Amino acid sequence: MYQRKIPIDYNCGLIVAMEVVGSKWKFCILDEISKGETRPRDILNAITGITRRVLQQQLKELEFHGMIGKTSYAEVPLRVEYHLTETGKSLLPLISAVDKWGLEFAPQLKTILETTPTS
Amino acid sequence: MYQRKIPIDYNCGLIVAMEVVGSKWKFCILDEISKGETRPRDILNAITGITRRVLQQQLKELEFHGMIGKTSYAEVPLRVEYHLTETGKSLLPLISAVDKWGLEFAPQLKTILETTPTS
DNA sequence: GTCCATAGGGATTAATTTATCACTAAGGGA
DNA sequence: TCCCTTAGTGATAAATTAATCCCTATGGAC
Repeated sequence: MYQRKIPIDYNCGLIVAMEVVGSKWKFCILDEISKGETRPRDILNAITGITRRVLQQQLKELEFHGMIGKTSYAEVPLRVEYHLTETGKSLLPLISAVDKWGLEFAPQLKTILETTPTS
Repeated sequence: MYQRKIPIDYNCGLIVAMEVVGSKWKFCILDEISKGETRPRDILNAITGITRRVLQQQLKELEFHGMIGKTSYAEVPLRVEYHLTETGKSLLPLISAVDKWGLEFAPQLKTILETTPTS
């Protein structure tokens, strides 16, 4: 996972939340799982840009933090399915709110970034 | 600011939002400004752990992204005040929701991290 | 002149997160 | 046997974010 060198301030909800969900892909991953993409392969195909390795890592962390659960089937090819835990489900309203905000802000951000040559 | 090498996917609201707000301190900073801490010095004192340099950088980025505005007064010592823009204000509901979630999850996270020796 | 406080920035390094590439394992099919 | 799929991991490099340290500027107080 990575051994933190700087401790977490448990009294700041914002920091705690960031610890669990503040990475490039986790919101997307949880979103896809909630939409029914339960197998790693499917999630991988659903999210453009993510790599297999990173997906694997993030799934592991999400499981470690108790956001998702995992079921393995002794089939061939191997089948594994992930599902949201109750805690994970409690994130869904947040995720959709963030997504909505981001979509509304996207054109504005695009303008800002494009009209600024080298920042 | 930093010249991105990997482009942003403007069609994913989650990624767009993360670009603007997904850093260790930005939520905290916006939160403090909304609570009335308008001067950098005050924000610095209000947030435990942040350094002056990083606060300066984050304020700059938030301003660049249009989340906050800035007013300088020709006084001595120098006085500068930041305020939320309309776009910035539209983030407040999100921030309080994330904060609330984080606070509820904090004890659970603490348990997880403490009962796992070296992950 | 020296020190205070405030705000801002440059240069550099440390910390952290993502990406690349190359493995392993299991069993089916050509 | 060789290749296919799926899932998972180790080692390492690259990208990105945050932290450290030091410098500038302003004008008042001592």
